[in-house]
Amino acid sequence: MNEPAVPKRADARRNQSSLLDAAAAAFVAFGVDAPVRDIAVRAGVGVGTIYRHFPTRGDLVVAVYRHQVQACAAAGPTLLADGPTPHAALARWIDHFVDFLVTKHGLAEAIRSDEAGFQTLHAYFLDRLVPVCAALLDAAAGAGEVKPDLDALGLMFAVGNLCIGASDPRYDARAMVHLLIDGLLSHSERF
Amino acid sequence: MNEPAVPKRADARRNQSSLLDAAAAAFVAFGVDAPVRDIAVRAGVGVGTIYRHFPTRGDLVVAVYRHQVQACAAAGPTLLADGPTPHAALARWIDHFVDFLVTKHGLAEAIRSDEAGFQTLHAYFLDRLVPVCAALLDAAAGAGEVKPDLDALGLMFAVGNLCIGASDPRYDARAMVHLLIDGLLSHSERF
DNA sequence: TCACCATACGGAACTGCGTTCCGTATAGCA
DNA sequence: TGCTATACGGAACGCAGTTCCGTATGGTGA
Repeated sequence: MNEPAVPKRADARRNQSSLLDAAAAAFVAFGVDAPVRDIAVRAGVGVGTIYRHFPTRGDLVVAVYRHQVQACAAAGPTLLADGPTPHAALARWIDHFVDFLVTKHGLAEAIRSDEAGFQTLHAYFLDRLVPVCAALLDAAAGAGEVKPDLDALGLMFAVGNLCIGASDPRYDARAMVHLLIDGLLSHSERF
Repeated sequence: MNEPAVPKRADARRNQSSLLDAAAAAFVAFGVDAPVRDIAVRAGVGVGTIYRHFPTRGDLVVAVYRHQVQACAAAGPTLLADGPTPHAALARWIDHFVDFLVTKHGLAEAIRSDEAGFQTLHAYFLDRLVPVCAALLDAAAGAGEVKPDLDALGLMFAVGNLCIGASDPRYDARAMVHLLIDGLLSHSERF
């Protein structure tokens, strides 16, 4: 965002970069719960260095996935403009989000965790994605496609929750999210 | 289930009972993640005694909630017999299940946790409740009310997931479960 | 009533993790 | 080249789950 008044030392910048790479690799291998020491070893730094650059686990996870979250947020308006209907756009956008979550082992769990270390992560996802979801939901409600008074925050929570445990072969998170999205349709409320 | 050939010693029986009471109280106060030492102190026993009676956390949680899970399982056939339609019975039964989960702080999280200590708990819930859910789902599908080929196991996973984080006032787990149940209705698939 | 021992107990000790702290190293600059 | 703000490494700490073993005792047969 904003350049620091005093630029960081070269070794600090190098280490931050190594840490992001190492963390990304560790997250793929062990999920976002990868032990801090493992990440430090992969990056060739001490654990203290991780905490200096990323005060909480959440900060590290946010840094690793920042680009993908931003891309997901950006996809919302695009889909709304291109989609045949707002509800279809919403469904596709949710699909994007679900794909993102289920391919990052443990991320869905981490987002919903109330452990102190993950609060930054939780807040970041909400800040970036809830407004996008709200816009899609508003458009769909305006078109009369979905029930009125649906809450974007709650829907994001719900979708995130449904992605928990997606690595279990007995559980099809995408299918369950589709059922939920079907449940948003306004005609369902007749029953 | 089956009486042990050699009956347990009186102090062992007393301690087991104290532990169940203490665990129940601790679960109410701190959720099912209540520290083992806290439970031991409440029960006036050493931690070793907990592990002798309940080899894993899951065993302890199952023991505490066994009656309520059985009651929930028993409610399925009753609701099906009494309900106006199978789908209505299913919805009510799911409501029972959701009420159970959201009033037990941390239980929904624990069920889905893949930590070793909770596998017994996970398996117990599945063994008891999936068949009940499957019966309700079959009845509803047979009546043409819901989409065919819905998976009871997946649905139970999904409902359990949706109950995670229910203590957050911004999140209405019951409402989200209702949306999901609406999404089961067969007419939704026209869209 | 007593002595024996299988059963059960208590809690110290061990493990593994996140997190903090501080003595040491060094990049950048004068 | 020397100085110092900045950054580093990893030992140490706190906490929770789990294991282990020396000690205590309930139940039983003499």
